[in-house]
Amino acid sequence: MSRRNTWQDIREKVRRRIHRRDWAPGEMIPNEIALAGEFGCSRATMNRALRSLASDGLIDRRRKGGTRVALHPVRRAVFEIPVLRHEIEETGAVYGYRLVLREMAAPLGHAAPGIGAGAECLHLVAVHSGDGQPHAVEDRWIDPALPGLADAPFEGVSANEWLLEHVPYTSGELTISAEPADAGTADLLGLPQGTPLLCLNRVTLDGARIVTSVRLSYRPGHRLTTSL
Amino acid sequence: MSRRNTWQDIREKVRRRIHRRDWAPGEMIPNEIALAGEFGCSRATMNRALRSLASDGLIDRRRKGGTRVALHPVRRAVFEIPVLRHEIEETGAVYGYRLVLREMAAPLGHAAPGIGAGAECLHLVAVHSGDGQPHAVEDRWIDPALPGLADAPFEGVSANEWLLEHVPYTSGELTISAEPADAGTADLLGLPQGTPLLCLNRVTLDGARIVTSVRLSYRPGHRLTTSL
DNA sequence: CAGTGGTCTAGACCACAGA
DNA sequence: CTGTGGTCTAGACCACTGG
Repeated sequence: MSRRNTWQDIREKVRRRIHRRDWAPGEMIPNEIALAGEFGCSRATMNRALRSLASDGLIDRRRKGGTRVALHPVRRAVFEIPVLRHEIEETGAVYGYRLVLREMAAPLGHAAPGIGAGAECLHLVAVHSGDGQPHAVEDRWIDPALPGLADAPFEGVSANEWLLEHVPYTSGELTISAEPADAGTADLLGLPQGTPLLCLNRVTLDGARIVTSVRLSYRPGHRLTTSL
Repeated sequence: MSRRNTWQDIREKVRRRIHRRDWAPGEMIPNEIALAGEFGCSRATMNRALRSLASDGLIDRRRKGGTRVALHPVRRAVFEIPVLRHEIEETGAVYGYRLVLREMAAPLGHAAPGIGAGAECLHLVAVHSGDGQPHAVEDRWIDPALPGLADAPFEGVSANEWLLEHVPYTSGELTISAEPADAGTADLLGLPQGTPLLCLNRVTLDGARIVTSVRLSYRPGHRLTTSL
């Protein structure tokens, strides 16, 4: 024997039961203590196994309400969003970064930094490239009140990387969509206007304050992949 | 006081230290026992907090090698991919499903079910709609050897839901991309050909065998969103 | 080999929400 | 009120891997 029951073993046993329909969808399954006894492990181990299944969306758990097999298993997909430079360098290409625009302006969209709608923000547009081929266009708005912003050398270093290093982590939102390339983006990527682009929009908050908002438009053919 | 130190509290304290650069990127941080003492919690709690940070990609952990602040924090984004019917019904709209095509044919793409490249598969095309408005086009290939497939009433029930209920646990791969609407899809969605669409491609495996491969093309404006 | 993280156990208290 | 899951603790053993 390699070891006693690990929580992964227990989890797979439970998973098999669910897929074998020993417990039907929507049906309540025994509580942790009972299952722990049945599987011959401690309640802590049972708990860990069940929490893992719950985070996979396979079961629903509620205090006092017990644990039920999920009626509608929600698939959760985890994507890794690497820093662009690393994403490019991993393909073996030489990374390039070119700042195209740096200005102070009032953001057009609503999901932009600053307090008032009319407040001016730092606006950056840059191109990330691999082996000279444009890979993605970064269109970013930054709260001008950010401390240390004046020292930021956005010419040579991606704003993304500078912010990652200097802005404390808070919360944010990430949105993925397909958009037609606008005139500026199309030009920077060397594409016809209207070309379908995968766009990744990230809003970063520090508390309730929007610190930065960025839209990455990837060149055609770019994909996000994950295993299920 | 509400309670003692929870692992979430501990995790946030550690997170703050990292962002405050008390520990620089790449630097090793004290081991679990030392930290547990410092934060006044048990090693188990410390472990849970650190494991959580590791799964967020903020730190790297290795047995014997210790724990280090990640050089390149990888952002992980978790998206929930609900069943289309629920996605639509949650907006308050009336869900509609219409099967457009059902045939046996040899898949064109390589990521398709069956063994040989030339094997014939069940090919389905369907439209999911909300309040009569097309929401997404489902283009699916299914391994014809799937048990019970003959009984599947794909006319009224989405293949997605039938498969979820009848195909045992599977692994797979999910890819997101932006594609121009092809002629058929554009027609079904009532759009001009070439319109940028968010496409979600899922290949489902049972062991090493491809069971089904599906491409969902969402109507323009559809977004995937997650909090960070 | 030895230090570090990974996990298990047994017992305990707590928070939440269903009855 | 009461049952269920969520979590904490203290102690232990184990697995991996760097030195």
